[in-house]
Amino acid sequence: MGAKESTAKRSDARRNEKALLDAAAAVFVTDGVDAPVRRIAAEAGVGMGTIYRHFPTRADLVVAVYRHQVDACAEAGPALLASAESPFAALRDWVDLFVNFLVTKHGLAAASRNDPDGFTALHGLFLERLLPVLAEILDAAREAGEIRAGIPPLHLLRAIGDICAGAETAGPDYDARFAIGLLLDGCRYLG
Amino acid sequence: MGAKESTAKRSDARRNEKALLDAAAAVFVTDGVDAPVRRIAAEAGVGMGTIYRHFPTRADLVVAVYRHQVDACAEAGPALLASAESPFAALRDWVDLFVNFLVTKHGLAAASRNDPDGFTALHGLFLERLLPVLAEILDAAREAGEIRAGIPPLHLLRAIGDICAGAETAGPDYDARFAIGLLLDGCRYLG
DNA sequence: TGCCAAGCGGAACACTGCTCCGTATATTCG
DNA sequence: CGAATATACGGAGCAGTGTTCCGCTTGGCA
Repeated sequence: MGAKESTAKRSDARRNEKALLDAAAAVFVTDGVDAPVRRIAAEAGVGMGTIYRHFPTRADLVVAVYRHQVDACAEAGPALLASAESPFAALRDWVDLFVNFLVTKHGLAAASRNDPDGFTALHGLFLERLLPVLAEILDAAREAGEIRAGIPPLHLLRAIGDICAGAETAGPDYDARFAIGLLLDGCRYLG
Repeated sequence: MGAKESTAKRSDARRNEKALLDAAAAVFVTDGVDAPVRRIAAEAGVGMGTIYRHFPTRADLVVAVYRHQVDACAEAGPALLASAESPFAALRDWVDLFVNFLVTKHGLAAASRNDPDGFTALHGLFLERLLPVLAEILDAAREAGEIRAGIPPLHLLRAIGDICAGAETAGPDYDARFAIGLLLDGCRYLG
């Protein structure tokens, strides 16, 4: 799958897709990922039809825009595990990376909850790319005896995402990282 | 403040307000707190103008509908603290109460982040009524040496709310209570 | 009974997401 | 090189939101 001869797209189609990605990235920065579709289309200089043809759902567009950043986060996992002092330190570092990614993209985390499509596409991306990485780090930390057993990676990942999503509309005296630190400490609690 | 002689509302106004509250409560159960305004107005048998006159923002309506339940949760705090085996057990029970409240009202937690108004009114209600209660329980647990010092009640309350909000759109194999349990265990971690 | 302010209803506006189809054009084939 | 055709484009149009505004109704009172 993914050959290049079967999908010979027209040149203008390729160009528009690129324009759309650039425009979306720019608009997302200023208006958040919930920016009106018309605005993105206008920014890219294309019509409504074009945006929906290339990205049937908003989540598809969001995924396309941020995919390489998510990939980078995923790939940083094993590296962190190798370089950090301990698996738990790697866990902390990696979570920090993830949190930084989430909070710098306005509404990214929240978008995966509001849109029913976001569940499929955006959340699917997180699950597919990030979940195995987190699972690996958690396993290492558990084997090292730094955290207790029986912590499902899915639950930790979701909780982190949810807290970041909520933090976006919180006041300045609220720091999502504190609650997330609490979550990680909870993994260390042995009862 | 809150006298009865200065606000001599007309009888139909009082009747409509009650109808609106009943209708909203019913619609919230089936359609969630994000139900269209028109639907609530129709259910109550009133016009659009009426609903906005009585409840300028959706959050005002939500607050009015759930206020007594929030009050009940707040009042349960001291009782739990007195009856539970230990302050931390009371904390667990009380959080359970709060979580049950949140997850049974579809979209209640999430509503506080989508609406800018929700921040003011609904979140304000939580902060005003629930935060002192949580603070009291946390203090007791800290004094009993069950949790560590320096845990801001606001952060814990928000994190719990955020996790519940996110859980509403999660699959069946995700349990918000697990992550919240992790959070509470994090409070117990002494380093 | 008659007055009038408080209250009501819903049309109207502005803004969304999304679809649909006539038009334009990149590509290919003779 | 020019025509044929599938591919892609644009934006008008539809449906569904929240919110406002103002002419009409009605409860309460003298």
